Amino acid sequence: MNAAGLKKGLKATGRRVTRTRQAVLGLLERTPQPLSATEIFEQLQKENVAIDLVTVYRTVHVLKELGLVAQIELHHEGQARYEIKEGREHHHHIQCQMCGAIVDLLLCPLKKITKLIESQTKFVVDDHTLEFTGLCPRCQ
Amino acid sequence: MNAAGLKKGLKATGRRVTRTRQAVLGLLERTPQPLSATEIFEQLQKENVAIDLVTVYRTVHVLKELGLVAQIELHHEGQARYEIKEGREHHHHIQCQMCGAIVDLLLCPLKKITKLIESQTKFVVDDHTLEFTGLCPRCQ
DNA sequence: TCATCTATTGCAAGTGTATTGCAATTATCA
DNA sequence: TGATAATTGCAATACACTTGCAATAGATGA
Ligand SMILES: [Mn+2]
Ligand SMILES: [Mn+2]
Ligand SMILES: [Zn+2]
Ligand SMILES: [Zn+2]
Repeated sequence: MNAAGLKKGLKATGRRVTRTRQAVLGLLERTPQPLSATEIFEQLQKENVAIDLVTVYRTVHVLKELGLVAQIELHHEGQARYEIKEGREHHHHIQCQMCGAIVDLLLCPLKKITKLIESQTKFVVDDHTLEFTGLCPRCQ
Repeated sequence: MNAAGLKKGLKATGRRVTRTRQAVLGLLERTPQPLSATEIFEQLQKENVAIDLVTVYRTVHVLKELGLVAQIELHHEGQARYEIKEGREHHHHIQCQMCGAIVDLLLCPLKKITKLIESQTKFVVDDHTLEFTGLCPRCQ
């Protein structure tokens, strides 16, 4: 686990290194797909880590602030998901409408387009979301 | 108002042409930016059109099914928005993080990329979301 | 035009995700 | 180890959206 990064980030912001923060970060690190708060809660329960769902929400919030975790909002899911940023490039996702499978897309085609949008709209672009839905090979 | 399209679509699916459906469609047609269910509700109240918020939700659902209205999910807004499809190309949006202003982007750069994603992932892509956030000229 | 049928509506209640208040707990450090 | 303050769990709350059901109102045809 990236315990060093966690500890450093927490210390730097006057926060404490706790079992639950380590447990949530550890779970996200060993899970390849992005997890919702409820899924984090349920998985940790299975692993006999005592944690409240409220604490999961507060923990992912902190991990996001420290830049260790990214929050993902998939099309029509009605819940946020979280995944580790450490060692992974900025990327997007495709989700199967049938089975819900989520696959990473290892490209982001938007860098050039962002410049174009800035010149067209006079906005300063800060962020973007780009998510696809479709049918995975098994569900076609 | 596209009363003809509405009537035709409703008849074709065994539904009825009602005051509220006409009122919601009419409001969306004369509003340039996408509206949330609550905004539709509040605006119609102002115009002395009696309608319940529940009915707004049910109505936008029907208008979506008829293909007359598009549902938009902006980054971190926590609510859906609706806009007329009639006479408008498929497009995306940019929203100002400060004042909430929403501006249409009159391009969709994803047609070629979709092919690439399909060949990379073996998914059949059905849909995508692409939304930007930033600061509008007034809020910079 | 009117009666009948049934889709639609309004109201109340319910869902699901996420947030907040507060007292109890626990990490940190002298 | 004890003092301090951050963190946690629990209960309550917020908010978008949905559902059940009886009342209302379009559509149809006599
Ligand atoms: Mn990912
Ligand atoms: Mn638009
Ligand atoms: Zn990107
Ligand atoms: Zn597009």
